[in-house]
Amino acid sequence: MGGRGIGEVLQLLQAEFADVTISKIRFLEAEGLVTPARTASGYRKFSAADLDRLRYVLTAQRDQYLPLKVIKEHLGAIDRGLQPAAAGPPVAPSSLPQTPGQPVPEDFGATGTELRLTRDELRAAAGVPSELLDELESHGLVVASGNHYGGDAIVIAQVAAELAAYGLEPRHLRAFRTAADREVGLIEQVTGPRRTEQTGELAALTVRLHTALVRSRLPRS
Amino acid sequence: MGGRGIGEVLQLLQAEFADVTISKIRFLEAEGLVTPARTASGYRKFSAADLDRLRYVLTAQRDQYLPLKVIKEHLGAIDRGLQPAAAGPPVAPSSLPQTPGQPVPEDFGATGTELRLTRDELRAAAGVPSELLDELESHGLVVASGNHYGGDAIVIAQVAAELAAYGLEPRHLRAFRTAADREVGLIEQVTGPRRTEQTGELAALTVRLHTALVRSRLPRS
DNA sequence: CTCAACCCTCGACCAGCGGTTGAGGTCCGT
DNA sequence: ACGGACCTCAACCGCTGGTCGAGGGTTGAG
Repeated sequence: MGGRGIGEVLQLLQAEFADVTISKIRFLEAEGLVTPARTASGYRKFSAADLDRLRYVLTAQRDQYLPLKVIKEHLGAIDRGLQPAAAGPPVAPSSLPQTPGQPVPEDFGATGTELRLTRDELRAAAGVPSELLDELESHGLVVASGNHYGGDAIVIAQVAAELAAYGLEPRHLRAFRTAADREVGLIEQVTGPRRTEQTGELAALTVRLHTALVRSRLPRS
Repeated sequence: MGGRGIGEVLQLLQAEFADVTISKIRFLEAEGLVTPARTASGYRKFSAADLDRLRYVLTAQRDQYLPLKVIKEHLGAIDRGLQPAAAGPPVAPSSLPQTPGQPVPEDFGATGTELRLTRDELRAAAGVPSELLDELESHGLVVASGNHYGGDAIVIAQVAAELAAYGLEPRHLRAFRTAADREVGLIEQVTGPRRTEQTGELAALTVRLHTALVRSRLPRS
């Protein structure tokens, strides 16, 4: 109930972030990125929320190379109820609503305003040729609902383009679609077909599982 | 069509990037981010493509806080055939940066010293009961090589424990194992069975694809 | 030919970021 | 009352991303 000591926190985080240390956690507090409670005698006590904050910081650092100064601003924005408004890649004059700067890789929370892109906007935002989009659609990797696409389609298209450079074309990626469908199906089995509080949490967990599994099966150096 | 001298380049870029200097441009060359041609007497001559490259670098630095090392990798990726806008007509200076996609979300680089845990260490680190570990092993989600486990097993076990709280038990998770295996199989088809430079890059991409696909298929709020 | 403006290299130096280390001391469970 | 976990504070450190200056060629206008 009372929160965790710094040693325990270290254990928890080290599974996910190899280079975290006690001194780093203390440093992050000194920089104002977390503010754990203290016991009467001065020991830090980390709540679950503090842990989430730490995970946020470590993830942003590792995956987005953001400087602490910027991460701190994002956290501040979150605290104030805003969304981080990550300055994504500069958008061309054909300005769209906003490219989703992916605040946090594993944030599956409901985004208040879901992006709705026309096909042209999607193409421009992802910077991919129209044919690639066609192929992706024909294999069910990108789907339009009505005549617009969600923000995830940008990421999908961009990644597909990068994979194409390795010789992996959309048709090779069908299995990913299947796997994702099954995964979502499993989640819906638990939470029901409507989006609930749990949906995002579960998705974050299963994606984390997936990532760890892939990593664990990769050939070792 | 001789290209521009460094002073001229400076003028052009300073309109857009306040803090660019001659020495910075030279520094970027020294770091291998641009490779301008040289005149017989050694003067640098920047082509339009070199200018685009510089703009790309400066934009990525300013707007996405990317370290030069990462920017260099992105440029390398573009050079290796991914050039939706890179080789196209240099439109607006800011149109370039959107192509390479977001930074790699997960680090799949080879870790110098791979963790080797005994079963007890794993259990302790993940904080899960032994039975869960048994089940995970029997379904192939966690595998020992020899008599030790890798660091990813910690994450796998922890996530499995959290999922169990939602009623998802190891046997429900077999599909994840299969999906991960297939994913790694695909990667190895490209890179061969040994770990190479590309292995990690590719894994990061496929995991990113997977994540985006799941997200895109989750029920909307 | 000469002069100013421009450009070159190379090595030394530097500031800030993101921590690490260690000394010296307190707190807590057994 | 002991060992291990925790505390603070100041000094130190390695890396990144440059800057600066000395010493010296190149170019082009006059």
